[in-house]
Amino acid sequence: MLQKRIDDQPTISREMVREAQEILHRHLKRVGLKQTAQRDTILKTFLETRDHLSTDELHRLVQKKDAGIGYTTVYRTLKLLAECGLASEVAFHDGIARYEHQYNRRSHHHMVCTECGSSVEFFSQEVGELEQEIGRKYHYLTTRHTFQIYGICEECRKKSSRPV
Amino acid sequence: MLQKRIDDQPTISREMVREAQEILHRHLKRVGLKQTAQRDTILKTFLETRDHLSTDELHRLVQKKDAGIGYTTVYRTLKLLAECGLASEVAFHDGIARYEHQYNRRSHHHMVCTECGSSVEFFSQEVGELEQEIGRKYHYLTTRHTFQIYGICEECRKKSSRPV
DNA sequence: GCGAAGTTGAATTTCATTTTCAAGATGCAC
DNA sequence: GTGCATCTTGAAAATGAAATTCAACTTCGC
Repeated sequence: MLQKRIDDQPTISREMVREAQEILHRHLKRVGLKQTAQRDTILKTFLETRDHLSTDELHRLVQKKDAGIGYTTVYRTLKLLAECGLASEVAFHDGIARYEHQYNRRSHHHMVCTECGSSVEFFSQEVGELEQEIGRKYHYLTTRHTFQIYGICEECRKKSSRPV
Repeated sequence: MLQKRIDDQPTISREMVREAQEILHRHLKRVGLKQTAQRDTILKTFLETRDHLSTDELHRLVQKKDAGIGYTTVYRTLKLLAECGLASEVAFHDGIARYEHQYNRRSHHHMVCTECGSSVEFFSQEVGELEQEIGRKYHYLTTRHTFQIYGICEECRKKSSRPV
């Protein structure tokens, strides 16, 4: 039988946070920047979610841990995390930049509901293969891709069929 | 032998412009709006390109035909065109909204060079099939998708291998 | 042609993002 | 541990694309 989990921490273990911090610290050193408590707090908070967070949303979460950390620092730290591969920007089409963690995650894609803004993630091996194939064909050195499907989720379809 | 083309008009025939205008006019009538010379000029100018135009770029082109047409009108007309399916928004990741025509075009995708911003279009049947498949799986009514590949084009790779 | 309703475009507002700057940390050299 | 150059921080300001406002103008159904 599996060992019972005794903590309620969401989605990520202490071990993983430590590893991610090491990645960040190595990156900071490499580009001549310094490690700070703020950056660590922001990284930790970021890792503890699985949502697609805007800077503003992450800032709100971070403030629960340390009310002194400003929006600007969260903004800048997200850029840093993106630089060292721990986060990546993901654009739904609503005019707000969002980030998600990339640490230990397979490449995945999103399906977004254009009514309520909710999203589900899905995996598709084929899409990665397509990236390679198309890149070869047009002589691009490909680095990444985005694939989003837009539609209306079951929930919202139910709502609109029995209007208030 | 093919008949020699005697005009220099790019990419689209008078016939197609007329058809597109009819689509727009029908849409305007349906939602209770009016047709104007400005809207027709903007549509025509838009159709005469095959690029991915920002509002600003299209505004510049429109001004060559009628210097009195303002940015705001171009902006609003692009939204109208998107509403009636003649244009669709396409977001490269540079913070600027772009539109491309959708009239008589198969669903297609983009590969964008992150160095110089140039892009190529490609077609892939499989991606459309994936949209259907994933939609069924998660009970979404899918409407559209975006698929972009980012990388570095051959041109830019050459440049960076022999730096100035 | 009349008049209600929509349109136009300059100017303004909005709002997420990005930059600035002065005060405060950090970390390497000693 | 101390000094000091350099980086960081966060409030505030700047930026810039997108969206809205408004008074003058146009369209279109009658």
